[in-house]
Amino acid sequence: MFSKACEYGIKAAIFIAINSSEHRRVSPKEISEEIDSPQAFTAKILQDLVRNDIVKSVRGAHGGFEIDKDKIATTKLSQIVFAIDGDNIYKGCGLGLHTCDENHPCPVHDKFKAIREELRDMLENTSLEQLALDIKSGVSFLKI
Amino acid sequence: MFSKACEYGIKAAIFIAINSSEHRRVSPKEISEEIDSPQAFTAKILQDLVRNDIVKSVRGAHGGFEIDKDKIATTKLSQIVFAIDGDNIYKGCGLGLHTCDENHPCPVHDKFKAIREELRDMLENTSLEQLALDIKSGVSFLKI
DNA sequence: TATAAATAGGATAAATTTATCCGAAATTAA
DNA sequence: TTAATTTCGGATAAATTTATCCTATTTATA
Ligand code: FES
Ligand code: FES
Repeated sequence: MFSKACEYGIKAAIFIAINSSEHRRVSPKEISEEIDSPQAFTAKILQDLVRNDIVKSVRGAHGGFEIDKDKIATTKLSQIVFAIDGDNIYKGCGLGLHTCDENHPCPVHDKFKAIREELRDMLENTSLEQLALDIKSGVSFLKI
Repeated sequence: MFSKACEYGIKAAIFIAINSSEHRRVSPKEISEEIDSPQAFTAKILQDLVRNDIVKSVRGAHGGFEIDKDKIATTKLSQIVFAIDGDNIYKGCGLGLHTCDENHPCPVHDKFKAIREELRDMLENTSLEQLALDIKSGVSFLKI
């Protein structure tokens, strides 16, 4: 469904959000350990998220990654997925036709579109904050 | 969402179904032209479908691929997807945890699971026959 | 200002997916 | 039995995704 890069990106963002809410910056090393992902690859993905203004990085001693309090509340999963995987998952044809078009639909268009839109709704209505809260309270987990 | 192999496999199966319903066997060449896919790669995928007893192949002169009439009606999209992409799309964790487990859920488990199950329902309740009919009547298309 | 700590970024490698090529095996028909 | 046609299967290549490594750059602080 999502690429590995996207899975790591989502989990990393959640982990950063948790720590930022407690005023702690975190490093790629700590992040990759806590979300069980390859460190250098995760660092690349973090740079993507920085360029897309989803997380903030602070270079130099005592630096690390963080997310502003208000951004934790307003950032939606959809923004992370879009930054890393693009919009094919929201817009693309399920059977790979060049464009998904009502007027030239593939055989699964109607049924596929319905599911695709639910996925989009879900991603657009799920904030980092919600997800971070569940981790904090021990209801959900970032690895294993 | 689906792999290229799976997209080709689904479209190929639909095209074979259409032709079998008119008692015509088709070759990988004809199939790949009609669904706009690479021929040799499509041939490999057809072999997968043959091994999974989804399509039937007839070797030698006047051979080709076909699907029995009753199978056109009973074969569901889910069987094709499973044969080619496996069951990760139905069972796997959206964030890549080793197993999707109610008792050890990832942050998106509840929301993701709901969509995943709708996708599964859709695939399990969509037959080749339905899809082939829409192509025949010009309502949907296999390429471009 | 020097040093240490940290992210940024380029180059490269490994793994997987996608795609091509060619000969072997099977089947039909002349 | 031979020739023509067609799927089968192995080897290989190209493209993409995933992953690693090393150095440059930035920043805090002693
Ligand atoms: S045309 Fe294929 S999903 Fe819309
Ligand atoms: S644990 Fe992640 S989807 Fe179920």
